[in-house]
Amino acid sequence: MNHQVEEDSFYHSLGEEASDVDCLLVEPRSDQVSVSGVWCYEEDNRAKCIKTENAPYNLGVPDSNRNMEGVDVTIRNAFDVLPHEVGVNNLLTTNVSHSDDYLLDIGFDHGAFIGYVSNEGLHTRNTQFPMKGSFDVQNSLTENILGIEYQNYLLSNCIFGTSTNSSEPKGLDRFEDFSNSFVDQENNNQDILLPQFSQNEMEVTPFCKDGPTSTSSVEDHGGVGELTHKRSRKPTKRYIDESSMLSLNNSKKRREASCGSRVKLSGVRRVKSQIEVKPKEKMLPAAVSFDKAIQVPFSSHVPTECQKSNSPAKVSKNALCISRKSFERVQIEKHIENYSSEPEDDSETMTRSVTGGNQRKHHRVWTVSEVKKLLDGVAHFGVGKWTHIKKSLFSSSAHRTPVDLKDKWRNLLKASHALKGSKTEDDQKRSQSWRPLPKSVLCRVRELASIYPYRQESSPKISKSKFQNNSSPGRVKSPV
DNA sequence: GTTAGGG
DNA sequence: CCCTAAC
Repeated sequence: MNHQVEEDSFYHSLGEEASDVDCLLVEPRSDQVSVSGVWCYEEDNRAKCIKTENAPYNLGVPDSNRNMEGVDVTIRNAFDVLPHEVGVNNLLTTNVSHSDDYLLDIGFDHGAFIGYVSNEGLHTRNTQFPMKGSFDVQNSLTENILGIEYQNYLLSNCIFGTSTNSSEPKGLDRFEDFSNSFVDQENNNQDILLPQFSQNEMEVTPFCKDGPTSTSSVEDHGGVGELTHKRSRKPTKRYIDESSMLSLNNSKKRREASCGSRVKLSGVRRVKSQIEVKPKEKMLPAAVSFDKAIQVPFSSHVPTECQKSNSPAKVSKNALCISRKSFERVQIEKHIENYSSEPEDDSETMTRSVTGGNQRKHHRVWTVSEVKKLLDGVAHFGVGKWTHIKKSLFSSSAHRTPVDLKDKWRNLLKASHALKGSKTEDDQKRSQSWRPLPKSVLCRVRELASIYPYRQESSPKISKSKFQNNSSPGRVKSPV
């Protein structure tokens, strides 16, 4: 078959399939993987390699736009380079997979760049090249086409950085696909110079025009010395920065998505570790992050299979169940309290309290005795000394943390203010209905709040004498 | 580690 | 009760 005919059809197909070369310079996107490819000319065809060395410059350009030399003037001007080194390394173009961190989405469809030839038949598709050995591409066409930055980008991150040992399993499937696509065309297109891949050895061997057999090896190739020269180049600072920014943006988006999907229900919570941004760590897939970021209901009231369900609908359903059962538990606890004025905190009043893992802590209704203890602690140590109060008065209550004490004190303040604000007895009655606290307790709260500074700078020993020593009030939380 | 404050 | 910033 005439080589020139093949070349023309090749160009023609590219003109149909390939996109504008400007797309090569767009910013990468994370959701696609772009590829490029390597085509090697056999040494016997070195002359033809030189003859067609300008092929990549005609990508996406109709034949009419090419000049006598077959070089597209437009593209050449665009890159302002000359393909002087084409063919030296038998490297026509590159087509290599990228890691996710360095995705180069050039906005192509399948068979982008040089990768697709219809009819007569090259099909490179979006294929990863699990290459054995590295290519010396310093003089390759890549530099001429895309410039130093893009070359560094490709070199350092994907193409030739793939070492001999790194046989990524991820690329095997595509490799097989790729290889088959070539084999299919092998018999019909022996004039076309194709790379041959040995899947077992993960190596790229040139496809010989005259003897296109799978037995051709790298050693048969004249330019093997150049081809097998390894290159390892570190990513440029620019791409490190860009990739880090990309990761941060992705993580930020994931976090926002997670927060957006977060179901704000009392019975569910999100997993803290999944929310924290850890740029240095390998980011989890978005799906995993999404699943773990959803608040899951605490388990004691929920069947096990329901706990593992992460869909928002199921969470809501569980939350309803939780609310109802929490209400029941509250009723039980109130019932117990009627018989025991001091339901000791350590003995679990709920039979179904299982706290562990990432489950939300059980809601424990504050009993009047607990409130009184808290008030005593506040009177003794002062407001804000929650750890002291906890250690001295709530040491036996494992479920009352200093934060709980603080929160309860805050709620008591609100309750006292509400009681103070409600003038009529009807209001007080209504407030009492949902604030089952004795009025005396609330009055004491108000009193303490007006007396003790909220944050004592000095030693809490100062307020050892209750209700009097307010000589150094410091910052007093005004009771309003 | 503790606390305050928003949720 | 959780979460987080501030201390």
